[in-house]
Order: sequence, then structure tokens, then C-alpha cells
Amino acid sequence: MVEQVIETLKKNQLSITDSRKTILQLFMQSDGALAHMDIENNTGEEFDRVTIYRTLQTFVDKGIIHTIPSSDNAIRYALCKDACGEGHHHDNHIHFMCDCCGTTYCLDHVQVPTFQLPGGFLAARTDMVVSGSCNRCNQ
Amino acid sequence: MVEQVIETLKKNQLSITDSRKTILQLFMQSDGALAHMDIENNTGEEFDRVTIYRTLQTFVDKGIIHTIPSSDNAIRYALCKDACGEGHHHDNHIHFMCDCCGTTYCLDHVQVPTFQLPGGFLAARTDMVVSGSCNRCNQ
DNA sequence: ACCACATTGCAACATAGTTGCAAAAAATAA
DNA sequence: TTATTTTTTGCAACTATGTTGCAATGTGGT
Repeated sequence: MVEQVIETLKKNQLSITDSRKTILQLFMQSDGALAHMDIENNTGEEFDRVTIYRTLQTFVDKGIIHTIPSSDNAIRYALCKDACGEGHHHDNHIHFMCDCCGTTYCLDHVQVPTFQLPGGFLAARTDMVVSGSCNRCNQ
Repeated sequence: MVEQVIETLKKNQLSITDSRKTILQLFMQSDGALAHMDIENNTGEEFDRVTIYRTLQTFVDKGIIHTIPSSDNAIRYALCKDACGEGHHHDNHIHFMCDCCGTTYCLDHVQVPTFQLPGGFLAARTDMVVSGSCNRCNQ
């Protein structure tokens, strides 16, 4: 796990620091998406709030994680698949937010369906966020 | 226009106040969605920030407007079509945010396509937000 | 015009996110 | 290994967004 973290950082030409190692490992251990708060809670007083914001921004820029918009005004982040890199994201899957347990899932196997925009409109990015109750809460 | 505003408020059993009249009229005059800031800017010092928040919340509750999530962490609001009412929204259209001019459109004629969730997942609400450049900016 | 109730404005608070800058830690060179 | 350069971090301060309680004001109904 730790080797994989360091390898990912090196592959993206990022210097190896405690905050980057810890935060990236958090993402790799977690199955759902993480909000800034989740990270702050999971790392205790270890890192400054600002450091976490900047680390997340760096990871987004490098294509290591991607953002998930939400209606509750807290951006969530999740690991990208291999296709993403610096300057180009390809996270073309649906995101699911559970109203019950709060977990945000990347439904990697559910592609965003194609659609037709009106004339003159050009799409650069599509965010599809479904909310409801997840498979664990529906048991 | 003013008659329509008052009629809508009455139809939803809301008392007719200055802030509700002004804010609802703003929505009817505008073709795009409005964020809290847009409303504050367009009404000057007329209303308190809190009043605007509460008015927007009231309108959402009554099914007069609906929310549009965004990745820039500022919820936008737009008028609902007739099908919406208290406790049930039916704004099943795609939203488009222009990266160039910042306008948010309700693409009323573009339905959110159907999709298949993995077993155990139940959808309650689907938000589909496309960003890119709009027909005016692409001229 | 009066009364009951809903709405507003104010103050204070809570959360989310940004910026500048000096100190500390990595990476690189010697 | 040490010295130097570059990057990253932590702190302080600030902006934006959103919420809550409460007294004062405005609205609707009689």
C-alpha cells in the first residue's frame, strides 16, 4: 500500500511529503469519496486545513483524484482510474450519494449515457450525480 | 408580470411581501438560473441576506424554484415548470453551465436519459449538469 | 381598526475555501 | 554528507456561503 502511494506520487512528479502520503493512502483505503471534512477527521490535528486543501487541489491538477459536485455544498473527491492525467480527466461515470448513510460512490461500471445538446452548445464536462439509498442501506 | 408574480404566490398560499414579489419577479425576468449572489446584486441593499436565503428556501419548498448543484460550491436556483408542487419536484432536465459567460441554463427539452443502477441501489433524484460553452459564446 | 400569525432584520455563529508570507522540509548539487 | 535550491507547509487573516434565535415589523382575516 505504502509502496503504491509513493509510486503514484513519483509517477506524477510530486515530492514525497507526509501530507501527500497520508491523504493519498486515505483515498486508497476508502471505497467511497471523501470530503475535506472526512480527511480532516481522519488525520486528526496532523495537518493544517490549508495543507489539506492544497494537497487535494494538487491531486486534482495531476489527475490523481476528481471532484464530485453535490447539492450540500461540500465538494467530494475520489480516486481517478488510470486514464486520467495532468490536464485531462476522463471520469465518465455516474456518482451515487446515499441519503441514508452519506457515502458517495463512484459507479465505475455505469457510464454516463449519451445525450443531444441543443444547437450551439458544446459540452466540456458532464457531472451526473444520483442520490437515493445504496445497496448497504437497502438490505 | 407583477400580476403573474402575485398569482403564483397566492396559488402557493404564501403571503405577499416585498422580498417575495421582487425575488420571484427576478426569476421570471431572467432566462438563466440565479445564485444567491445574483439576487443580492440585483436587489441592492433592499433585503437582508438572511431574508433572501429564507425566501429561496420557501420557494424551493413550495415547488416554485429548484436547485442546481455545481462544482463551484454556489447553489443556483431556477423556476420550475408547472408539474412541480409542494413536496414533489419533477425537474428532470439537463442543466448547462457556461464556462465562458457563467450563465446556467435549464435545458427543458433535453430529458435526463435513463440508466441502469447496480443491484440494490435506489435512485431518488438525479442531477445532470453539463458544462462547456453556450450558444451565445460559440457565435 | 384590531388581532393573531407570519415574515423580516439583526447579531452572532458555523462551515467552506483562498491568499500572502515566513519557516520548515524535500530534492538536487557539490 | 553537507550545502544549496526549490517546494511545501503552517499561520494569520480574509472572503464567501449558509444557519439559528429572537425581537420588531408587516400581512391577512375579522
